[in-house]
Amino acid sequence: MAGRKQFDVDEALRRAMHVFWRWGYSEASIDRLTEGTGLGRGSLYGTFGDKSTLFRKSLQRYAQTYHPLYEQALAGPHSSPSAVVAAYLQVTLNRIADPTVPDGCLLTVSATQFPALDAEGQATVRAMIDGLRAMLQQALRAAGADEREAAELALCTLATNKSLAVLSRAGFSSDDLATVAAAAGRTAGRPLPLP
Amino acid sequence: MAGRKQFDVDEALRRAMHVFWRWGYSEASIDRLTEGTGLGRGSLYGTFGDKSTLFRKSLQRYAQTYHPLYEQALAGPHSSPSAVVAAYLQVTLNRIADPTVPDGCLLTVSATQFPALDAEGQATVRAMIDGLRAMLQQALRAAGADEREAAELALCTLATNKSLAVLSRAGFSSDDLATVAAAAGRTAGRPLPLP
DNA sequence: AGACCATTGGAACGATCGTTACAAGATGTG
DNA sequence: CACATCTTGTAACGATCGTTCCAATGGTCT
Repeated sequence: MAGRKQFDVDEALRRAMHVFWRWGYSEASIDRLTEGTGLGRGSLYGTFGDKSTLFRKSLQRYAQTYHPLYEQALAGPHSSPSAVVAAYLQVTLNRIADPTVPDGCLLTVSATQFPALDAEGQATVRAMIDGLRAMLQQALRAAGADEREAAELALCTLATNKSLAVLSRAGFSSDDLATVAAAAGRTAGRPLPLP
Repeated sequence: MAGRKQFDVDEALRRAMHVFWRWGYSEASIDRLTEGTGLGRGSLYGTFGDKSTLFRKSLQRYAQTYHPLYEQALAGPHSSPSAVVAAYLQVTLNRIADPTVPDGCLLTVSATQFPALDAEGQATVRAMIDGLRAMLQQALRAAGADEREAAELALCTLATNKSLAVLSRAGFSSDDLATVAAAAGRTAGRPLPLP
Protein backbone atom coordinates (compact mmCIF):
# COMPACT_ATOMS: atom_id res chain seq x y z
CA MET A 1 0.00 0.00 0.00
CA ALA A 2 1.56 3.26 1.01
CA GLY A 3 3.27 5.51 3.51
CA ARG A 4 4.06 8.57 1.42
CA LYS A 5 2.20 9.72 -1.68
CA GLN A 6 2.74 7.40 -4.59
CA PHE A 7 1.77 9.85 -7.32
CA ASP A 8 2.52 13.31 -8.61
CA VAL A 9 -0.18 15.64 -7.33
CA ASP A 10 0.11 18.15 -10.16
CA GLU A 11 0.12 15.49 -12.83
CA ALA A 12 -2.98 13.94 -11.29
CA LEU A 13 -4.67 17.33 -11.30
CA ARG A 14 -3.75 17.77 -14.94
CA ARG A 15 -5.40 14.48 -15.77
CA ALA A 16 -8.49 15.30 -13.72
CA MET A 17 -8.70 18.58 -15.64
CA HIS A 18 -8.70 16.59 -18.87
CA VAL A 19 -11.59 14.46 -17.62
CA PHE A 20 -13.69 17.54 -16.83
CA TRP A 21 -12.61 19.06 -20.13
CA ARG A 22 -13.63 16.09 -22.22
CA TRP A 23 -16.76 15.00 -20.39
CA GLY A 24 -18.04 18.16 -18.77
CA TYR A 25 -18.85 18.44 -15.10
CA SER A 26 -21.96 16.26 -15.13
CA GLU A 27 -20.47 13.32 -17.02
CA ALA A 28 -17.16 13.48 -15.16
CA SER A 29 -18.05 10.79 -12.66
CA ILE A 30 -15.80 9.82 -9.80
CA ASP A 31 -15.17 6.53 -11.56
CA ARG A 32 -13.99 8.36 -14.68
CA LEU A 33 -11.86 10.65 -12.53
CA THR A 34 -10.22 7.76 -10.70
CA GLU A 35 -9.65 5.95 -13.97
CA GLY A 36 -8.31 9.07 -15.66
CA THR A 37 -5.97 9.99 -12.84
CA GLY A 38 -4.99 6.47 -11.82
CA LEU A 39 -5.77 7.35 -8.21
CA GLY A 40 -8.03 5.44 -5.84
CA ARG A 41 -11.08 7.04 -4.32
CA GLY A 42 -9.33 7.59 -1.00
CA SER A 43 -6.40 9.37 -2.61
CA LEU A 44 -8.66 11.53 -4.74
CA TYR A 45 -10.78 12.73 -1.83
CA GLY A 46 -7.86 13.00 0.53
CA THR A 47 -5.82 15.12 -1.85
CA PHE A 48 -8.37 17.27 -3.66
CA GLY A 49 -11.59 17.17 -1.63
CA ASP A 50 -14.98 16.54 -3.15
CA LYS A 51 -15.95 16.73 -6.80
CA SER A 52 -16.92 20.40 -6.77
CA THR A 53 -13.61 21.37 -5.18
CA LEU A 54 -11.66 19.23 -7.61
CA PHE A 55 -13.51 20.87 -10.45
CA ARG A 56 -12.55 24.34 -9.26
CA LYS A 57 -8.93 23.25 -8.81
CA SER A 58 -9.04 21.89 -12.35
CA LEU A 59 -10.28 25.23 -13.60
CA GLN A 60 -7.41 26.96 -11.83
CA ARG A 61 -4.99 24.43 -13.23
CA TYR A 62 -6.38 25.23 -16.67
CA ALA A 63 -5.83 28.93 -16.14
CA GLN A 64 -2.37 28.29 -14.78
CA THR A 65 -1.52 26.36 -17.94
CA TYR A 66 -3.05 28.54 -20.64
CA HIS A 67 -3.25 32.03 -19.23
CA PRO A 68 0.52 32.49 -19.53
CA LEU A 69 0.33 31.50 -23.19
CA TYR A 70 -2.30 34.14 -23.80
CA GLU A 71 -0.36 36.69 -21.80
CA GLN A 72 2.76 35.99 -23.77
CA ALA A 73 0.90 36.26 -27.07
CA LEU A 74 -0.72 39.50 -25.99
CA ALA A 75 2.45 41.01 -24.56
CA GLY A 76 3.36 42.43 -27.89
CA PRO A 77 4.36 44.94 -28.97
CA HIS A 78 1.73 44.69 -31.68
CA SER A 79 1.48 46.98 -34.67
CA SER A 80 -2.29 47.05 -34.67
CA PRO A 81 -5.36 45.78 -32.83
CA SER A 82 -5.85 43.16 -35.51
CA ALA A 83 -2.43 41.75 -34.70
CA VAL A 84 -3.53 41.37 -31.09
CA VAL A 85 -6.66 39.51 -32.15
CA ALA A 86 -4.70 37.25 -34.48
CA ALA A 87 -2.13 36.47 -31.81
CA TYR A 88 -4.80 35.63 -29.26
CA LEU A 89 -6.77 33.37 -31.57
CA GLN A 90 -3.59 31.63 -32.66
CA VAL A 91 -3.09 30.46 -29.09
CA THR A 92 -6.61 29.09 -29.12
CA LEU A 93 -6.04 27.32 -32.45
CA ASN A 94 -2.81 25.83 -31.17
CA ARG A 95 -4.53 24.47 -28.08
CA ILE A 96 -7.36 22.97 -30.13
CA ALA A 97 -4.86 21.44 -32.54
CA ASP A 98 -3.04 19.74 -29.65
CA PRO A 99 -3.98 16.06 -29.96
CA THR A 100 -3.00 15.36 -26.35
CA VAL A 101 -5.86 17.45 -24.91
CA PRO A 102 -9.63 17.07 -25.41
CA ASP A 103 -11.62 18.98 -28.00
CA GLY A 104 -12.84 22.49 -27.38
CA CYS A 105 -12.03 24.40 -24.25
CA LEU A 106 -12.75 23.65 -20.60
CA LEU A 107 -14.11 27.13 -20.00
CA THR A 108 -16.57 26.92 -22.87
CA VAL A 109 -17.75 23.44 -21.97
CA SER A 110 -18.23 24.59 -18.39
CA ALA A 111 -20.01 27.77 -19.42
CA THR A 112 -22.63 25.88 -21.40
CA GLN A 113 -23.24 23.67 -18.36
CA PHE A 114 -23.84 26.62 -16.05
CA PRO A 115 -27.11 25.33 -14.60
CA ALA A 116 -25.37 22.10 -13.61
CA LEU A 117 -22.68 23.92 -11.61
CA ASP A 118 -22.96 25.05 -8.02
CA ALA A 119 -22.55 28.71 -7.10
CA GLU A 120 -18.79 28.52 -6.57
CA GLY A 121 -18.24 26.75 -9.88
CA GLN A 122 -20.32 29.30 -11.74
CA ALA A 123 -18.47 32.17 -10.11
CA THR A 124 -15.07 30.67 -10.94
CA VAL A 125 -15.96 30.14 -14.59
CA ARG A 126 -17.39 33.58 -14.93
CA ALA A 127 -14.38 35.18 -13.24
CA MET A 128 -11.98 33.39 -15.57
CA ILE A 129 -13.88 34.49 -18.66
CA ASP A 130 -13.99 38.05 -17.40
CA GLY A 131 -10.26 37.87 -16.76
CA LEU A 132 -9.58 36.91 -20.36
CA ARG A 133 -11.82 39.69 -21.54
CA ALA A 134 -9.99 42.26 -19.46
CA MET A 135 -6.62 40.93 -20.58
CA LEU A 136 -7.66 41.28 -24.20
CA GLN A 137 -9.05 44.74 -23.73
CA GLN A 138 -5.88 45.98 -22.12
CA ALA A 139 -3.71 44.54 -24.87
CA LEU A 140 -5.91 46.13 -27.51
CA ARG A 141 -5.60 49.50 -25.81
CA ALA A 142 -1.85 49.07 -25.78
CA ALA A 143 -1.95 48.36 -29.50
CA GLY A 144 -3.57 51.68 -30.23
CA ALA A 145 -7.29 50.98 -30.10
CA ASP A 146 -9.45 53.57 -28.43
CA GLU A 147 -11.56 52.63 -25.43
CA ARG A 148 -14.70 51.82 -27.38
CA GLU A 149 -12.92 49.81 -30.04
CA ALA A 150 -10.90 47.90 -27.46
CA ALA A 151 -14.01 46.94 -25.52
CA GLU A 152 -15.83 45.82 -28.61
CA LEU A 153 -12.92 43.91 -30.10
CA ALA A 154 -12.16 42.20 -26.81
CA LEU A 155 -15.73 41.00 -26.56
CA CYS A 156 -15.84 39.83 -30.16
CA THR A 157 -12.51 38.05 -29.92
CA LEU A 158 -13.68 36.29 -26.79
CA ALA A 159 -16.82 35.33 -28.68
CA THR A 160 -14.74 33.92 -31.52
CA ASN A 161 -12.72 31.96 -28.99
CA LYS A 162 -15.94 30.39 -27.67
CA SER A 163 -17.23 29.65 -31.13
CA LEU A 164 -14.02 27.86 -32.06
CA ALA A 165 -14.46 25.65 -29.03
CA VAL A 166 -18.06 24.79 -29.90
CA LEU A 167 -17.27 24.01 -33.52
CA SER A 168 -14.35 21.89 -32.44
CA ARG A 169 -16.59 19.89 -30.09
CA ALA A 170 -19.06 19.37 -32.92
CA GLY A 171 -16.34 17.86 -35.09
CA PHE A 172 -15.61 20.69 -37.51
CA SER A 173 -12.32 20.41 -39.35
CA SER A 174 -9.26 22.37 -38.31
CA ASP A 175 -9.47 24.06 -41.71
CA ASP A 176 -12.89 25.41 -40.83
CA LEU A 177 -11.62 26.59 -37.46
CA ALA A 178 -8.67 28.33 -39.06
CA THR A 179 -11.01 30.02 -41.49
CA VAL A 180 -13.12 31.42 -38.67
CA ALA A 181 -10.08 32.65 -36.78
CA ALA A 182 -8.55 34.20 -39.88
CA ALA A 183 -11.75 36.04 -40.72
CA ALA A 184 -11.97 37.41 -37.19
CA GLY A 185 -8.39 38.59 -37.32
CA ARG A 186 -8.80 40.10 -40.76
CA THR A 187 -11.89 42.16 -40.05
CA ALA A 188 -10.71 43.24 -36.62
CA GLY A 189 -8.19 45.82 -37.61
CA ARG A 190 -10.21 47.70 -40.15
CA PRO A 191 -11.56 51.11 -39.34
CA LEU A 192 -15.04 51.01 -37.87
CA PRO A 193 -17.70 53.28 -39.29
CA LEU A 194 -18.70 55.65 -36.54
CA PRO A 195 -22.40 56.20 -35.96
CA MET B 1 -56.69 7.87 -14.06
CA ALA B 2 -57.21 7.59 -17.76
CA GLY B 3 -58.68 5.97 -20.86
CA ARG B 4 -57.60 8.46 -23.50
CA LYS B 5 -54.54 10.71 -23.34
CA GLN B 6 -54.96 13.45 -20.78
CA PHE B 7 -52.32 15.79 -22.20
CA ASP B 8 -51.28 17.50 -25.41
CA VAL B 9 -48.47 15.49 -26.96
CA ASP B 10 -46.88 18.39 -28.80
CA GLU B 11 -47.01 20.68 -25.79
CA ALA B 12 -45.39 17.98 -23.68
CA LEU B 13 -42.65 17.61 -26.29
CA ARG B 14 -42.13 21.36 -26.25
CA ARG B 15 -41.64 21.26 -22.50
CA ALA B 16 -39.30 18.29 -22.69
CA MET B 17 -37.28 20.22 -25.27
CA HIS B 18 -36.98 23.05 -22.77
CA VAL B 19 -35.67 20.67 -20.13
CA PHE B 20 -32.94 19.39 -22.47
CA TRP B 21 -32.25 22.95 -23.55
CA ARG B 22 -31.81 24.27 -20.04
CA TRP B 23 -30.05 21.33 -18.41
CA GLY B 24 -28.30 19.60 -21.27
CA TYR B 25 -28.66 15.92 -22.00
CA SER B 26 -26.75 14.62 -18.99
CA GLU B 27 -28.54 16.70 -16.37
CA ALA B 28 -31.94 16.24 -17.94
CA SER B 29 -32.96 13.39 -15.68
CA ILE B 30 -36.20 11.49 -16.07
CA ASP B 31 -37.41 13.12 -12.87
CA ARG B 32 -36.77 16.58 -14.31
CA LEU B 33 -38.47 15.57 -17.55
CA THR B 34 -41.55 14.26 -15.76
CA GLU B 35 -41.67 17.37 -13.62
CA GLY B 36 -41.14 19.68 -16.59
CA THR B 37 -43.75 18.01 -18.76
CA GLY B 38 -46.23 17.18 -16.01
CA LEU B 39 -46.37 13.61 -17.28
CA GLY B 40 -45.86 10.43 -15.30
CA ARG B 41 -43.07 8.01 -16.11
CA GLY B 42 -45.48 5.63 -17.81
CA SER B 43 -46.89 8.33 -20.08
CA LEU B 44 -43.43 9.62 -20.96
CA TYR B 45 -42.06 6.24 -21.98
CA GLY B 46 -45.32 5.14 -23.64
CA THR B 47 -45.51 8.27 -25.76
CA PHE B 48 -41.91 9.16 -26.57
CA GLY B 49 -39.81 6.07 -25.89
CA ASP B 50 -36.58 6.16 -23.93
CA LYS B 51 -34.48 9.21 -23.05
CA SER B 52 -32.29 9.10 -26.14
CA THR B 53 -35.33 8.93 -28.42
CA LEU B 54 -37.06 11.75 -26.57
CA PHE B 55 -33.90 13.81 -26.93
CA ARG B 56 -33.85 13.34 -30.68
CA LYS B 57 -37.54 14.18 -30.92
CA SER B 58 -36.82 17.31 -28.90
CA LEU B 59 -34.09 18.26 -31.35
CA GLN B 60 -36.51 17.82 -34.22
CA ARG B 61 -39.11 19.84 -32.37
CA TYR B 62 -36.49 22.55 -31.96
CA ALA B 63 -35.77 22.55 -35.68
CA GLN B 64 -39.47 22.54 -36.48
CA THR B 65 -39.88 25.63 -34.30
CA TYR B 66 -36.86 27.73 -35.27
CA HIS B 67 -35.84 26.61 -38.73
CA PRO B 68 -38.86 28.35 -40.32
CA LEU B 69 -37.88 31.58 -38.59
CA TYR B 70 -34.39 31.36 -40.04
CA GLU B 71 -35.78 30.45 -43.46
CA GLN B 72 -38.12 33.38 -43.38
CA ALA B 73 -35.35 35.75 -42.36
CA LEU B 74 -33.05 34.41 -45.06
CA ALA B 75 -35.71 34.38 -47.77
CA GLY B 76 -34.92 37.95 -48.67
CA PRO B 77 -34.50 39.48 -51.08
CA HIS B 78 -31.42 40.98 -49.45
CA SER B 79 -29.40 43.82 -50.87
CA SER B 80 -26.06 42.41 -49.72
CA PRO B 81 -24.47 39.47 -47.93
CA SER B 82 -24.16 41.56 -44.81
CA ALA B 83 -27.93 42.00 -44.78
CA VAL B 84 -28.26 38.21 -44.82
CA VAL B 85 -25.91 37.89 -41.87
CA ALA B 86 -27.72 40.59 -39.93
CA ALA B 87 -31.12 39.03 -40.58
CA TYR B 88 -29.91 35.60 -39.49
CA LEU B 89 -28.32 36.83 -36.29
CA GLN B 90 -31.37 38.90 -35.47
CA VAL B 91 -33.39 35.69 -35.29
CA THR B 92 -30.83 34.30 -32.88
CA LEU B 93 -30.91 37.44 -30.76
CA ASN B 94 -34.70 37.36 -30.68
CA ARG B 95 -34.71 33.76 -29.51
CA ILE B 96 -32.16 34.47 -26.81
CA ALA B 97 -34.14 37.51 -25.68
CA ASP B 98 -37.28 35.39 -25.29
CA PRO B 99 -37.72 35.05 -21.52
CA THR B 100 -40.00 32.00 -21.93
CA VAL B 101 -37.21 29.78 -23.24
CA PRO B 102 -33.91 28.78 -21.59
CA ASP B 103 -30.63 30.60 -22.19
CA GLY B 104 -28.45 29.83 -25.16
CA CYS B 105 -29.46 27.38 -27.83
CA LEU B 106 -30.28 23.69 -27.66
CA LEU B 107 -27.98 22.89 -30.56
CA THR B 108 -24.99 24.59 -28.98
CA VAL B 109 -25.56 23.06 -25.57
CA SER B 110 -25.86 19.65 -27.21
CA ALA B 111 -22.79 20.19 -29.37
CA THR B 112 -20.58 20.89 -26.37
CA GLN B 113 -21.86 17.69 -24.76
CA PHE B 114 -20.98 15.56 -27.77
CA PRO B 115 -19.07 12.90 -25.82
CA ALA B 116 -22.12 12.39 -23.59
CA LEU B 117 -24.43 11.69 -26.55
CA ASP B 118 -24.91 8.34 -28.25
CA ALA B 119 -24.20 7.92 -31.96
CA GLU B 120 -27.72 8.83 -33.09
CA GLY B 121 -27.79 11.95 -30.96
CA GLN B 122 -24.43 13.10 -32.26
CA ALA B 123 -25.50 12.50 -35.85
CA THR B 124 -28.75 14.42 -35.37
CA VAL B 125 -26.99 17.42 -33.84
CA ARG B 126 -24.35 17.47 -36.52
CA ALA B 127 -26.92 17.16 -39.30
CA MET B 128 -28.93 20.08 -37.93
CA ILE B 129 -25.87 22.31 -37.71
CA ASP B 130 -24.83 21.36 -41.23
CA GLY B 131 -28.36 22.17 -42.38
CA LEU B 132 -28.15 25.67 -40.97
CA ARG B 133 -24.77 26.15 -42.57
CA ALA B 134 -26.07 25.09 -45.98
CA MET B 135 -29.13 27.29 -45.59
CA LEU B 136 -26.93 30.27 -44.82
CA GLN B 137 -24.57 29.60 -47.68
CA GLN B 138 -27.39 29.38 -50.19
CA ALA B 139 -28.94 32.63 -48.98
CA LEU B 140 -25.57 34.36 -49.21
CA ARG B 141 -25.12 33.17 -52.78
CA ALA B 142 -28.56 34.51 -53.59
CA ALA B 143 -27.53 37.86 -52.12
CA GLY B 144 -24.66 38.17 -54.52
CA ALA B 145 -21.74 36.62 -52.69
CA ASP B 146 -19.42 34.46 -54.73
CA GLU B 147 -18.90 30.83 -53.79
CA ARG B 148 -15.85 31.41 -51.65
CA GLU B 149 -17.27 34.37 -49.82
CA ALA B 150 -20.58 32.59 -49.23
CA ALA B 151 -18.86 29.57 -47.76
CA GLU B 152 -16.69 31.65 -45.48
CA LEU B 153 -19.46 33.97 -44.35
CA ALA B 154 -21.84 31.07 -43.69
CA LEU B 155 -19.26 29.41 -41.49
CA CYS B 156 -18.45 32.62 -39.63
CA THR B 157 -22.08 33.49 -39.10
CA LEU B 158 -22.74 30.02 -37.75
CA ALA B 159 -19.76 30.53 -35.47
CA THR B 160 -21.17 33.83 -34.24
CA ASN B 161 -24.49 32.09 -33.61
CA LYS B 162 -22.71 29.54 -31.40
CA SER B 163 -20.73 32.20 -29.58
CA LEU B 164 -23.90 34.13 -28.76
CA ALA B 165 -25.33 30.99 -27.21
CA VAL B 166 -22.24 30.38 -25.08
CA LEU B 167 -22.05 33.97 -23.88
CA SER B 168 -25.74 33.91 -23.07
CA ARG B 169 -25.29 30.74 -21.00
CA ALA B 170 -22.43 32.39 -19.14
CA GLY B 171 -24.66 35.30 -18.17
CA PHE B 172 -23.45 38.03 -20.51
CA SER B 173 -25.83 40.93 -20.93
CA SER B 174 -28.10 41.28 -23.94
CA ASP B 175 -26.18 44.47 -24.72
CA ASP B 176 -22.98 42.47 -25.06
CA LEU B 177 -24.73 39.91 -27.25
CA ALA B 178 -26.13 42.63 -29.47
CA THR B 179 -22.66 44.14 -29.79
CA VAL B 180 -21.22 40.84 -30.98
CA ALA B 181 -24.02 40.34 -33.49
CA ALA B 182 -23.76 43.90 -34.77
CA ALA B 183 -20.02 43.61 -35.26
CA ALA B 184 -20.46 40.36 -37.19
CA GLY B 185 -23.09 41.93 -39.41
CA ARG B 186 -21.04 45.07 -39.95
CA THR B 187 -17.83 43.41 -41.01
CA ALA B 188 -19.57 40.77 -43.10
CA GLY B 189 -20.47 42.80 -46.11
CA ARG B 190 -17.20 44.54 -46.62
CA PRO B 191 -14.96 43.56 -49.51
CA LEU B 192 -12.42 40.93 -48.54
CA PRO B 193 -8.79 41.44 -49.47
CA LEU B 194 -7.90 38.69 -51.89
CA PRO B 195 -4.65 36.81 -51.32
C1' DA C 1 12.91 -1.82 17.47
C1' DG C 2 8.69 0.35 18.40
C1' DA C 3 5.30 4.31 18.28
C1' DC C 4 3.10 7.34 15.26
C1' DC C 5 1.04 8.94 11.06
C1' DA C 6 -0.05 9.52 6.25
C1' DT C 7 -1.68 6.87 2.39
C1' DT C 8 -3.88 3.28 0.10
C1' DG C 9 -7.51 0.03 -1.88
C1' DG C 10 -11.84 -1.56 -1.16
C1' DA C 11 -16.12 -2.15 1.15
C1' DA C 12 -20.25 0.05 2.04
C1' DC C 13 -23.57 3.95 2.48
C1' DG C 14 -27.95 6.25 0.95
C1' DA C 15 -29.50 8.69 -3.11
C1' DT C 16 -30.49 8.95 -7.71
C1' DC C 17 -29.97 7.17 -12.37
C1' DG C 18 -32.82 5.09 -16.61
C1' DT C 19 -35.98 1.58 -17.34
C1' DT C 20 -39.59 -1.96 -16.82
C1' DA C 21 -43.59 -4.23 -14.85
C1' DC C 22 -48.07 -4.08 -13.29
C1' DA C 23 -52.50 -3.17 -11.12
C1' DA C 24 -56.17 0.19 -11.17
C1' DG C 25 -59.18 3.14 -13.63
C1' DA C 26 -61.36 5.36 -17.70
C1' DT C 27 -62.96 5.11 -22.51
C1' DG C 28 -64.88 2.97 -26.87
C1' DT C 29 -67.30 -0.98 -28.84
C1' DG C 30 -70.42 -4.89 -28.72
C1' DC D 1 -73.73 -4.03 -19.11
C1' DA D 2 -69.55 -6.79 -20.23
C1' DC D 3 -65.46 -6.75 -22.69
C1' DA D 4 -61.18 -5.26 -24.83
C1' DT D 5 -58.03 -1.44 -25.07
C1' DC D 6 -55.50 2.19 -23.68
C1' DT D 7 -53.57 5.34 -20.17
C1' DT D 8 -51.95 6.46 -15.71
C1' DG D 9 -49.58 6.30 -11.16
C1' DT D 10 -46.59 3.71 -8.49
C1' DA D 11 -43.62 0.21 -7.09
C1' DA D 12 -39.56 -1.93 -8.08
C1' DC D 13 -35.45 -3.26 -10.68
C1' DG D 14 -30.24 -3.26 -11.17
C1' DA D 15 -26.76 0.14 -12.05
C1' DT D 16 -24.33 4.03 -11.01
C1' DC D 17 -24.00 8.35 -8.54
C1' DG D 18 -20.96 11.05 -4.85
C1' DT D 19 -19.27 10.26 -0.46
C1' DT D 20 -17.56 8.17 3.87
C1' DC D 21 -15.38 4.82 6.55
C1' DC D 22 -11.83 1.59 7.75
C1' DA D 23 -8.34 -1.98 8.10
C1' DA D 24 -3.98 -2.76 6.14
C1' DT D 25 0.41 -0.97 4.83
C1' DG D 26 4.83 1.47 4.59
C1' DG D 27 7.47 5.47 5.70
C1' DT D 28 9.28 8.67 9.48
C1' DC D 29 10.88 9.66 13.91
C1' DT D 30 12.75 8.67 18.66
